Amino acid sequence: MNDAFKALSDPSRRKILHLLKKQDLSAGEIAYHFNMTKPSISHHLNLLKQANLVDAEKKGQQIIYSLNTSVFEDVVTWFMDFITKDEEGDKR
Amino acid sequence: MNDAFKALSDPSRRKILHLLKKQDLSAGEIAYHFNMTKPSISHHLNLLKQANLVDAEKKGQQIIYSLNTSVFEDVVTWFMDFITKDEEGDKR
DNA sequence: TAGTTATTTAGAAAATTATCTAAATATATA
DNA sequence: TATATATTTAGATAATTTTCTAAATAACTA
Repeated sequence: MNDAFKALSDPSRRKILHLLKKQDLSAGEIAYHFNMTKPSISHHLNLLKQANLVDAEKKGQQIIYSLNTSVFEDVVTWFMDFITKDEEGDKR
Repeated sequence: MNDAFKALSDPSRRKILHLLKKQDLSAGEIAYHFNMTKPSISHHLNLLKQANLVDAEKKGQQIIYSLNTSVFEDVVTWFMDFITKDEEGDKR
């Protein structure tokens, strides 16, 4: 899960996730939303992919990126652990 | 919230949060759990404090650190946004 | 097949972050 | 007041991350 935290620490990558929440997008369509070169975006997409926060599927000439929410669920569980109060008798 | 994501991206800082979940601790007690100098730990504590993930209170010679869960809640909300399915008629 | 489009890979430069040692500050105590 | 303890600040170095340009790969299209 360290990869996920690392991946989430960058604002551009979080913006990519927000874009993908609305709809699946090709690498080029994602890059269009940023003031950054395509190789830089490609690098960010790669980190998101390695963290299992997005999936990539080749479709003809394009690569379509989509959200993968499974790791999001793991991370939420991690956070809930902090918010949740310990019950009496649940000392560890 | 960017500070929080940045702060959470480091494993040592996440370990500090875990220690503080169990009980409040002084800077020295926290440092004791790491193979790292006290100034380095102090730096990490400072980032956590700036992100409002921990609170610090001076008590005599020591500084006692404790969890501040308010930002955790914000971050969980952020994540829930990705996991939660859009309802029909909730198009945005 | 040659040219065009979409995307990635390679390698370097710039920016940021983590860590260290040494010194400073603040509090407690003999 | 002098000394010891707890922690931070300052400043330097090392490591990591972000971003770029140039080149490579892969898939379409005339």
